[in-house]
Amino acid sequence: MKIATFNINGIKARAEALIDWLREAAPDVVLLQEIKSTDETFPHEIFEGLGYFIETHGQKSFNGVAILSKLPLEDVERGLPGDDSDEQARWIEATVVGKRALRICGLYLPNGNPAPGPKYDYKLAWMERMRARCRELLATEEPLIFGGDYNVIPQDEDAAKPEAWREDALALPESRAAFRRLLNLGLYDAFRAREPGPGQYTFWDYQAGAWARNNGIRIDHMLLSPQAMDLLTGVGIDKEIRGRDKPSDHVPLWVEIDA
DNA sequence: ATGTCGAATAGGATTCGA
Repeated sequence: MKIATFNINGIKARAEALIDWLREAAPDVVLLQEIKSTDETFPHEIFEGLGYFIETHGQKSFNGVAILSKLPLEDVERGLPGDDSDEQARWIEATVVGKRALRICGLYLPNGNPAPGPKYDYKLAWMERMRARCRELLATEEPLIFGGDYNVIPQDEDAAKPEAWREDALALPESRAAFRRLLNLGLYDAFRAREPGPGQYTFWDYQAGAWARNNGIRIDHMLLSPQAMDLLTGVGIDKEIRGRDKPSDHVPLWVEIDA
């Protein structure tokens, strides 16, 4: 089963590019971030026509996550537990049953800039809530996948110009420590486990010719539970689509799971 | 000196968020 994550930066602006990529890459499950639409305005028909079931957790203008799946999505949960006052749509979970059941969580972790400040406080608090949810799910000892835009550059080798990110919420020591705390629960950065070494990016800013200069960062991640890692057979970043017309600033990251 | 983009509001340029 091929499971991908892709921050599309607006479903309306990206529908055509997304359709092209879905046809080529043929993922079984896709975690989408920044749909920037409500559940009502998401263009369900287009993707149903391509053979996907769809579950969304949207909001107007900003954020919003969704799951597309060729297999039925069961036990869908929307929103990250732990703060009833949080109105930002950044978390969705569902179970997909292939050869065996996988619990799949799609997430759009807060950017956090400018740091310090309230947005950075929200990011760190959100990461702590995510940790609590990960811990709960890990107790099930089932295969789990936490995929999405983490807005965290885990290590210097995950940026072309690490010095440019020193004061940025994506790379500050507290952000990296919070990401490490997720790993320390017993989760694995599936891409990094299979592809050690620098120069592997999932995001290139629209500004300052970042793509042309390969000034990228690796901020989209798939964290897997031990039981999911046992089933991992491949990983990849579909970098090439960043060079197409009207691209997102992110590209898809995928894992292949024997499930 | 963000060399940019998407969405909302408003009915075109501006603001926000990234």
